[in-house]
Amino acid sequence: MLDKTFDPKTAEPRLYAAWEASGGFAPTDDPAAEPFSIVIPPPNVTGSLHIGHALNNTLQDVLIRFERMRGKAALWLPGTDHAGIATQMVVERQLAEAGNHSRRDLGREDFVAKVWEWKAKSGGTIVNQLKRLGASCDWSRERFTLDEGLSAAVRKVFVTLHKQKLIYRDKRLVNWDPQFQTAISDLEVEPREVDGFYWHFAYPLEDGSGEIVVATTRPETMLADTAVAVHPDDERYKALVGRAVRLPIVNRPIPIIADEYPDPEKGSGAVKITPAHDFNDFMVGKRHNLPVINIFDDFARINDNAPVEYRGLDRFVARKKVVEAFEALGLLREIEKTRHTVPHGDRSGVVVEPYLTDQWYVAADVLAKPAIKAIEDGDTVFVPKNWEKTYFEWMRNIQPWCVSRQLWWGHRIPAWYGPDGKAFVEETEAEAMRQAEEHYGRPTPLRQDEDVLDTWFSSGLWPFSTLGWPEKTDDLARFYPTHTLITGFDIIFFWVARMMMQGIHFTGEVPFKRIFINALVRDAEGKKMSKSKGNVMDPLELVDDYGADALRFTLTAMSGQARDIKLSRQRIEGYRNFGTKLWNATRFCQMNGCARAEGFDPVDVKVPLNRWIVGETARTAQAVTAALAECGFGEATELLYRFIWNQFCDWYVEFAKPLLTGDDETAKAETQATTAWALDVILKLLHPVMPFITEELWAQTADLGAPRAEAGFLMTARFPELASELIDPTADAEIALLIAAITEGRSVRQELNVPASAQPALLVVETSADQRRILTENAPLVARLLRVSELSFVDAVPEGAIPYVVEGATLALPVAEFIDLAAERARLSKEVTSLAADIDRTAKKLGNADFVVRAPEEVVEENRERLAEAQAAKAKLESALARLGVAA
RNA sequence: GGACGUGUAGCUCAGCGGGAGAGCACCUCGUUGACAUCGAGGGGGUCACAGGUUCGAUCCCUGUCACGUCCA
Repeated sequence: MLDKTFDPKTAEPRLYAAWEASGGFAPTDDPAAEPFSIVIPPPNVTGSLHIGHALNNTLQDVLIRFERMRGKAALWLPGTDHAGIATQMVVERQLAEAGNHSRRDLGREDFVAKVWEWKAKSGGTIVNQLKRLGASCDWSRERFTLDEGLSAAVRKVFVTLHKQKLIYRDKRLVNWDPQFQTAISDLEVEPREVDGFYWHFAYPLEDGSGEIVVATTRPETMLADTAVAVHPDDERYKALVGRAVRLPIVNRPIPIIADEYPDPEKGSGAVKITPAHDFNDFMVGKRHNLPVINIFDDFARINDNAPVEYRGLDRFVARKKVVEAFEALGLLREIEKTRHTVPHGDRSGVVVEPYLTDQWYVAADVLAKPAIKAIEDGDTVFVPKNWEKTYFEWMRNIQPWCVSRQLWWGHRIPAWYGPDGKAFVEETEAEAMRQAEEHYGRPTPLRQDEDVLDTWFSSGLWPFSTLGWPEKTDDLARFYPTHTLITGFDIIFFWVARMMMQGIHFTGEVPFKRIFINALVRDAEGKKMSKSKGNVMDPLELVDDYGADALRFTLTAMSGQARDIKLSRQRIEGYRNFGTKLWNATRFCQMNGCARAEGFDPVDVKVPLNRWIVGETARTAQAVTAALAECGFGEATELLYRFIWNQFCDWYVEFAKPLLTGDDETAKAETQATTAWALDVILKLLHPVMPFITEELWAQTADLGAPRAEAGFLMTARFPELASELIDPTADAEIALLIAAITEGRSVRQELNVPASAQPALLVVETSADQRRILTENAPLVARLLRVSELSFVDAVPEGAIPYVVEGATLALPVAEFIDLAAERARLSKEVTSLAADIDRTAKKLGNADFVVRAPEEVVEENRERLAEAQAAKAKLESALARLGVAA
């Protein structure tokens, strides 16, 4: 006998361990099985599971379990990302806390060793957390982006792209993070709106004949100004173009130039030009051949290109000093408050500087072209489709991708430099040495590039590097291209786009056929969860409180596309209750001898009730299968919830009770067998979403009756495929009538406050022959659920009985003694009014010649029926009302 | 400024051309051995607004307003 409730705390770890030990997470090696593969979006090795991961991984697991049960060779390949900056940050912080050396003191080799040490100790956190969710990843294939195999793939890709001239070294402005002293890509820059000032500075004309006022939010950069620009059409300044101002403090003459860039409407219309420290100014500088003067060092402190008194100052200290100097010189014209966007590093949170450095770039525009075409041609589809617009937008305007980082943790760039700075880009140092010897005519010592690659460079190879590429492995042949990628929209650019570009370029095939973009999880107020807001919901805590299945069901149900998910505990609790409901239904079946029958075939079932549930089960199985195949996660959970709770538990089990306890042994046996069959189907259908509780019930019911055709875990059982022939419209109609008769009768009872203990008869007054038969055959059932003593067939509604109309049939409850006549009159009047309104509308519609002519025949017919039915019901209730009037 | 999305019951959301649905919350009733993590019943909505297309619009089109996100 089952316990009263499911205990996730003890069952989940036990079941997961059993699954894992069974080897069932690995794809079947049946060569006939169609491959279905998913690669996990590798979480940062530093990560711990947040609710976004929980959603993303739940959906992947639902899908992979579903396809596995459908008999496919289902591979969910897990792994983690070395996460360059994030990981380096964690270990550096630990070093600082331990109070010893900085990474520079430690030296590169020792520091990297420390990071590996950290990874060995703490890197597995998130993996274990995924297991608590029930993630059925094939852990035997787990990968890490810094694995030797993946590193080889990275080197191969870098070298190949270099030889194809798609990777090159260039000196240009990059986004420089002064905290980490590294370049970062455009995507890693986060614009933040902040309060600031426009300082209006007067620059005196060189000949002393006047001044020109420029406004800036960054006074310190004036130390690197090399021009003042005005718009060529700006009448105010036409005469000044070509002349010069003397840059205060620096005391350097700089030209006044005309360029389209300044907006005459803004400020004074004149702008200072600092090519080394502003992206726009850099372009202006290029157009006018202006000198580029860099005044910062790697820490964004003022360097020796500035006047002595500024050297070594932090940029913000220098800013203050510059403003003070202008004030002292009498050249500060105005300070204007403003709100403006300032670029910040997404990891460091500090203000990022445009900074002139040598970096490695990928010619992303070239790689983007086939990646755009693949989506245009439908080789890969976005679900929901709208996201392709975001993708196109980005891809069609793609900029060169800066891939070098001045970090130590990551894939070291496979470039070696000779004494003259010539670069040898090869997969191994030995090969580089060989090339160098050939080039220089003698063995020459080389120095490897100090930098590492952007983390996304290696994650961009993930779908094929994890399968063994560049080796021609069996896995690669079998599982590439992968089938579905499930990820958040926030990394479409970072990751999805790059996998598309690199995947197509190196394998000639798209990396996945379908990209499902899942929603973003927010708190109950719709706010983005963040630690600083204190509104984070820890998925592990939720698993502790409600069990993994409840959380999974909630996330799956709310995964609605193109929408944010607002998660609340109440909702999770509701789905926990749903699990309990199923648990108890199973318990009921167990108590009532519902055991699998040898050779049971649902098509042979005779009792209408059983035929009905068989049909509903088939309908549900088909609909759930269709939904999951299309990533319709919300739809699938909705179908399951309704079917299991509202059909199976609320009606089927209730209807089955009299049969299960009755004397008709044939009907009883059939009902027991049907129930057991339906329950097995239910467990299978629900398993992808709620794997634990279903697996537990599967095990607990294993010994009930005939052994199952499939031994072993539910996880690897076959997903139901039920034919439409199992649906019997006649049985459906019968049950529908019974349900309506009961529901309406209950409504009458409650509205009129008939005591629950009262057991009147149910009078069947006017019915079709069929309805009469159905009601007769199911009299005990109706009696039980409507709490009436019996069904009796009469010719007219007797005095004091309360009639109600169901599908054209008139039924009545003789409950006059219990009820308040006024309440009954009110009930009937309300009913009549609503029917009258309905009749009015329908009649009007049918009176419209255009409608009758142009609307489809079945819609017109439906309205005719509706009208007739409503008119009949209204007439019956009106006569009841009339009688009531007399009685009163 | 551009792109995308969203405005449906008190709350969270389904539905997306033929009389608006669910869960939660609320009110009433209920200890009939599966389940009170439950059962039964009920109240509650000019489907943001304004036009248009259509026999018919919550659903399609246009515009407006509000909110959100991303990109400049």
